[in-house]
Amino acid sequence: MDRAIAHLDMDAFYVSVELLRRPELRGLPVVVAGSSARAVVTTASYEARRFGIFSATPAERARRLCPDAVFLPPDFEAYRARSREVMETLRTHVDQVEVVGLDEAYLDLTGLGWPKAAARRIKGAVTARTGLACSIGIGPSKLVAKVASDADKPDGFLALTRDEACRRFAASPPGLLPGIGPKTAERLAGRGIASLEALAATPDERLAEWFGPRLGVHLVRLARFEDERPVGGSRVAKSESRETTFERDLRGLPALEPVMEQLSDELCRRLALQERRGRTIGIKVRLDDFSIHTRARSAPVPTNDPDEVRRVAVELLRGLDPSRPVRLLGVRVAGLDEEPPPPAHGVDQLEMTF
DNA sequence: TCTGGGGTCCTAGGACCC
DNA sequence: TCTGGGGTCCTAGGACCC
Repeated sequence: MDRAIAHLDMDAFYVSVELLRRPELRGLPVVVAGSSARAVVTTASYEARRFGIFSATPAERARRLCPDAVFLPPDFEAYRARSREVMETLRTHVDQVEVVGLDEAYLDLTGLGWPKAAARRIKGAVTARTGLACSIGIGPSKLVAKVASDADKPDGFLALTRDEACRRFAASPPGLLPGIGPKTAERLAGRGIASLEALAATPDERLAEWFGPRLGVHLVRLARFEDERPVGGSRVAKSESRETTFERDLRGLPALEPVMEQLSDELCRRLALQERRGRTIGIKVRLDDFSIHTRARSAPVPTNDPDEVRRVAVELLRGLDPSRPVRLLGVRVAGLDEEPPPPAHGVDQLEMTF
């Protein structure tokens, strides 16, 4: 039996949360972005998008594109609070909810009898509870559901079979699909593959030749909207990190080391709050040419001790000793030990062991 | 004035073990 | 001397997602 999967995506989520408390801004170009020189836009209202402002547009560029736009600083506490309301609402309607970030979730509606009617009810319930609009896509897989929700927003509702998805997006560029980013899209274009139709029709062997056996086969399956991934439950983070981009590039270890120590302290504070520890301590350095360099070291015993993390992070940084100006510094603790939060459901626990 | 921050997964090569 | 074959763990880089 075919599955019935829904993907719910909140419309312009951060901006929409801001508009709840600033209703007078409704209908105006509104942008949520940090204020630093190198900040980027996190969310733009649909009015602002008409000026060419989207997520990840540099904030300075956004100001030039639309000087009259209202710029608001991000308030993640508020977004997290609203997100919790959204996800609670979903869970009152559906057992199997996979949360993806603050503003997205997959729902497994298989076996509900009338999945579309259920999805309609859920959409209404989310808006009634939060005052926020969302878009829902429905399909036999996460892939179809996701693409459908993207295709019909804002305030969208679109159900597609796999065949319908293939036909509807036949002429769309491969980059439409989640999992095909700019690099892969460019490589495909270089081979003359500019549409999903063309990609779906490319023999497996050819793609395996170009992209390797795994990625090659994966790409064709995506283009045919074939996807068996289950709707997962709640996920526990495997690593945690803290990073910062400087207003102006920094040069030399004496300037960098204190920053690394502070980032380590902040990271350890967060880990300690969750009672989590990790075995692998890593650093990340982005240079002025945008190249990224990482170093990592694993220890036998997991830690979240600030002295230990600072010591290792600074040692790794000294080993790197970047000669070019540094744009970003980051520290990471990975290989986190098991379960911080109180045990959720028995089912989740069982899944974790696989 | 280009290009944030927090994550995940994959690959490839080397070390090491049996 | 001309040299296996797995399996696992680790590191570094890269692509991608929200």
